[in-house]
This record gives sequence, structure tokens and C-alpha cells, in this order.
Amino acid sequence: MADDRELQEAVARFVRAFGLHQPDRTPCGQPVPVSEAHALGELARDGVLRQSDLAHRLRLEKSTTSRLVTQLINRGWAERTPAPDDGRGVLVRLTPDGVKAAARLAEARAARFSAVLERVPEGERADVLRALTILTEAMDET
Amino acid sequence: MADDRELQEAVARFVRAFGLHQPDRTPCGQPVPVSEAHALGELARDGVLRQSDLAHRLRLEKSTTSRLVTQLINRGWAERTPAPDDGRGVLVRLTPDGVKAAARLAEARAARFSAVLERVPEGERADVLRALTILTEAMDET
DNA sequence: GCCATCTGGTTGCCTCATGCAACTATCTGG
DNA sequence: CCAGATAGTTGCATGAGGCAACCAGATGGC
Repeated sequence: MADDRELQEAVARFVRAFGLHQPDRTPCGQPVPVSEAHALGELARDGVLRQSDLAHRLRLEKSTTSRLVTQLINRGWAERTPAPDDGRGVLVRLTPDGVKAAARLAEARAARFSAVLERVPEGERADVLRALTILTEAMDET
Repeated sequence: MADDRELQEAVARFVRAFGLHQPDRTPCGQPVPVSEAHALGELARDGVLRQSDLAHRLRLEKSTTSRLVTQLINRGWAERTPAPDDGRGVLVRLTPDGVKAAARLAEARAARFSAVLERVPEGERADVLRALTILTEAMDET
């Protein structure tokens, strides 16, 4: 199918255009490593997370997640507490500074995305959103 | 705008769902480092490229590109030749093995993407493609 | 023609990202 | 109570990227 080929190239270009290359800078220009930004986003959304759940959300190996959390802690953005119900587990929670950092990131993201959306013709915006969601779901199931 | 927020999350999920995390494996399951796969794709499309053009296409710094090309050469997939019109430049070209490798990658990508597209409702496919293209163009201009 | 400047590449050095394997500590089921 | 599963940590390896310093060829002004 010709669509396949087009979709492949579309995705490849999308990835590069979005700037997912730089690991030490968010695609939205913030000087925060990408994986920390993802983690921050999940933690900001849920408040507290088991480290293993975080790993699952980010689709990372537990060791990578462990180091990631350590980095957040070194920045003063998160803290570990023992899980009350399971002596093996740890809970990860954002500190007030971490909450602020997450908010800053969200703002920068919002700015970048509004700029992008402004370049998308008015009538197409809803379509773009829906298409991206559909595509992500399709990938998830694959 | 509420759309912003949705788009942000949609993109974040898309990135993770697509598996762009693993640097030593393509999202399509091939045991080829991601950046080599991108380079291979561009070279397969154009035949010969100035190294500086390749850097531009991949949005990479010249040093990174230089190392990338060296890796391709070490795998026997590419070769450097001096640019005939400019004593500083080099041309990069795929070897026959490189062409084969690029074809294998394209095939794996096609397989992955057809599987994904199959999960996208028939009527939506064209929309998804268009949306992705529009979005990429919008990002490019930002 | 000659030098200042620009441009394409290479290499050294640093940081980030990630997985696997080995090991520890803690559950859980028989 | 012990075997096996599960949560985390740490050591080791690979890959990715940028910036700065450096080299060599190109170019423009004078």
C-alpha cells in the first residue's frame, strides 16, 4: 500500500522536525533532559507513583527508572518514601520545587504547541488532534 | 486553549508508544541504531549526499554526522569520496550492502506501519496521514 | 597575489539515555 | 519454612548528541 510508505516518511520527518534528537533539552526548548521531563509530567499528573508504575508508564526498564528518579531527587524535584504496604517498594512524589518545575515545563510546552497549532489552519485543528490520538492508540495495540 | 493541552499529551503518548526511547533498536524492531536508520533512509532516497547536506536533513551537528557516517562505513554500508567540486567536502554514498540494509529497514518499517494502519479505521487513514503532514509542516515553521 | 574570513570535516571531551545482569531485600504460596 | 516471584540498586556496555579546538580548502577585498 502506498499509504504505508507515506506514513513512514511522515513519521520520520515528524520525529526530526519535532527535535526529539537532543536528549538534554526538551523539544520545547527547556534545559531539562527529555526523560526527566516525561517523568515530571507523569508525577505531576498523579501526585504519587510507585516507582514500578512510573517505569511502566514511561516504558522504561526498572534500572533506568531508578536512575531517573535519583536525578530528579538530585535536582530537588522529587523524593522517595518507602511504600507503606510493601517493604520492597518506594513511592515517588514531587517536592514543591518539582511541582513548580513541572508547571514551567507544561507552560513551555503549551507555548510551543500553541505556536504550532496557530500554523495549522483553523478548520484542521480538531482533525489533527483526532488523527494523532487514533494513531497513538493504533500503535499501542501493535 | 484546551486543544493545546490535549495535543501535548497526545504527542507525549505518541512518542512513548512509538518506542522512540531505545537508541539501539529501531521502533520497528530492527537491531539497527535509530540514527543510523535515519541516515540510511536519506541516503537510499537520494543516492549520493554531501555530508553537510545529510547533517542538514537529519538536523544534526556536523560532528555527530561525521561520526554517524563513520559508523555506517564500519558496517560496510557506506563509503566516502571526495567532492569533485570542492576540496573540503565529501560525498557519502551507500554500498550495495548498504542498499540492501536500507531495503530491509524499509520493509520492517512497512510491516510495522501496515499493522498500525490496519488498526486505523478505513475511513480515517487518509485523514491521519494528512494530519501528520500538516503537523510536521507547522512544526517546521516554528 | 595575499591575507582575513568562511565553510566542511574530524577529533577530544562531556552529558544523557537505556538495557542487561548480578545482587539484596521483601513478599507469597505451598 | 523454603522456593520462587517481585521491587530496587548498582556495575557495565552501547548509543546519541553538542560544543570547542583544530585543520584544510574556498573566497572576497584590496
